Amino acid sequence: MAKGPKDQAVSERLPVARVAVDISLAHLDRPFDYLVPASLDQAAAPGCRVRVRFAGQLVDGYLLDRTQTSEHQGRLARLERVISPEPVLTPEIFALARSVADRYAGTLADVLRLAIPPRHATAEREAPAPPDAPAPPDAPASPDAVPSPDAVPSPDAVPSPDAVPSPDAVPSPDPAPPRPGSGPWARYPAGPAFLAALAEGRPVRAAWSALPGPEWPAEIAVAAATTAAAGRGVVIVVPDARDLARVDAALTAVNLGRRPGQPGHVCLTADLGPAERYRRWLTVLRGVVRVVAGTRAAMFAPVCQLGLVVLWDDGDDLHAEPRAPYPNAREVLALRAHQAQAAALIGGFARTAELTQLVAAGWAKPLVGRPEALRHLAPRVRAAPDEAELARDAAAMTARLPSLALRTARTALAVDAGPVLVQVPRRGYLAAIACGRCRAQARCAVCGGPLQVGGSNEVPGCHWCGALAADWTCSRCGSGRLRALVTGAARTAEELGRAFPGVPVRTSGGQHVLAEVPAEPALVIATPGAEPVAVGGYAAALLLDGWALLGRPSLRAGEETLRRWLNAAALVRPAGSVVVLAEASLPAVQALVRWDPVGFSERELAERAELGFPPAVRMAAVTGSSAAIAEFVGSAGLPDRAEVLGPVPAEPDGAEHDREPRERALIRIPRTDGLALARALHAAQAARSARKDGGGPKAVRVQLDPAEVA
DNA sequence: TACAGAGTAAAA
DNA sequence: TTTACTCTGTAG
Repeated sequence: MAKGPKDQAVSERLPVARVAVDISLAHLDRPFDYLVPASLDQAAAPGCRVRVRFAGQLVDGYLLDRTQTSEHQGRLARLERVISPEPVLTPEIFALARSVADRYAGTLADVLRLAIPPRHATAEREAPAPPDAPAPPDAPASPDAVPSPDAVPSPDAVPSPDAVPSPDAVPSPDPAPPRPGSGPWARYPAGPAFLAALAEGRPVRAAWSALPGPEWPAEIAVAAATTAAAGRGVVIVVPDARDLARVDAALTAVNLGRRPGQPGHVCLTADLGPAERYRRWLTVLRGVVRVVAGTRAAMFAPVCQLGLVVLWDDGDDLHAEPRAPYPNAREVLALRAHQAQAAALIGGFARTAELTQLVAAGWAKPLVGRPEALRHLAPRVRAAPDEAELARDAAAMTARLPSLALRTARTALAVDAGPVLVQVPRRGYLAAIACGRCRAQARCAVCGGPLQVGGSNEVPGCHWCGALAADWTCSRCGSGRLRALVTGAARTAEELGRAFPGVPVRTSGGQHVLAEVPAEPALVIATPGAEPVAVGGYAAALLLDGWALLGRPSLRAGEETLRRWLNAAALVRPAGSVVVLAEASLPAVQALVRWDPVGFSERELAERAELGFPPAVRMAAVTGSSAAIAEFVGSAGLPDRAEVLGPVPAEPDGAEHDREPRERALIRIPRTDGLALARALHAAQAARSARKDGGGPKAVRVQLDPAEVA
């Protein structure tokens, strides 16, 4: 009898392996049992990557658990091989990924693809071992970093960081572990108490309204250092690489009780390349490093004994994952903090309605600056209402840039001798065009989409369907003349430069983003999110994009506009000047003038509650062909309190315009029934995928908490 | 009407 | 890749 893997002996000890296969079909989103061949007994540890035969195919999967017996009635197949004994799926991350999948009506496989980077064999071989192996006597051991094959933790068990008695949790051996004082946190009434809670390992959760200025990375670093000094791990998530560089520098500056030759923290970004990315990720998994800072994907970093999660600027749309099941970093980190009993520090200069919702629900407490500190630090903001209209007009911009704005810039450059930040609309908004006579927005004759100029084309084209509008005439007044509705950044730079001859003009945005500008007088033209930091702060800022932002037909237009304004204004030095070109009576303008993001957000949330909009309610979007939506929604068995809105034609987003017309239905439900809704939608997906009408024209996309809802 | 062999769908 | 089930053509 030849012994192929087929009939080789099965492991005597815990012969059954529960495996999550890496297939993102809803009806296969559950564990499957396999037999462990005796030869793989050692390697087949919970959390490791395996390869199994599934429906004839060899597929990748994760070994969740080892058990004595199986519930499965039929015959069990065997593990084909263990790809690596590295236990990459920890119980904590498994539980988190499962919750995220459930929350977003997605599959575990999809979430794990976001959470666990692809393996890189060389990196795995070379990465440093956990600190307890070569045992420098003073190395803090991390008993939970590498589960021994004997300990078979149930993946369902909620990991409790304190369950593991850590023998050396007492002293950090270094003579002077950084004993951070309150430092910048002294500027917040609740700051010292917040740090004290971190030091004691209590799961405090703060909705943070950062004081304007450049201190926020240092504040994050102090919170991280305090947590690390208490022997717990930290996850810090920021929107982009520039913010990460700032946090990285601040973490380096606080020197997180590191031992010689070992970093106290590690940065995780998407652009590291597979090897480096996996190498750094492994140092986290193995407990070598306990403080992680990174962009979105770092929210899943397998930090040991998590004590604190930090999310900076939670309203930034970069925190929304564009891949299924479209989780948002705020929701994931909140969930994670909750499950791990870790503290949370979420916020920024602005305040999102979602975070205000978390405060209203009692989940988080506000952490705001002292009023006198705010008064001292906030810039003086003035609105230039009657001149807003002028900003629409490129010609007027040249000739008569609003006098208040010009005067402010002139004073800042000449008297204060500092740089002036000019925030202009992003490229996306730049190119909308209007009738040259009556100013009606120019629309496509074919599909009604907005026309735009730009790219290589001199001829305007449709933003939706791409049709060129060479012989356009205005449908309202019949004029054939077009004009730019918005002035682009380059154009603004040129024109402002002319208004201030001799003053250097720097631009930041698109491909060329500046991180920092020197303290000398200069005009710094930037699009929202690309504003450089100025050494010593800007002397003034001109916010020219207000009407373009506020005019968007979006539920979040006001909140998003205020967020971008605050982020720009926070870069201005204390008592510097800000001029915003917008109607002074608008709530967003008021909130900027008074630097009151919390009040604005509370009103915003109240309004949305009244209108039945998120986050006061939970929404799901179902997108697909008309027939597919009808079938899907009809058969989904939605919870009683679910309310279906639409479907209405979905705006074609770029590449999808040549397919069957797609529609979108929204499903609204009270927040308390959110999980039930997700469950029903997931079940409906399962029914569909089991019938195999998955990918084709009958496909529907389910998205919970869609970003744009109106 | 019964049954072999091909074809097809599942999914441990 | 394997298995179990369905379909279909042909013999009885």
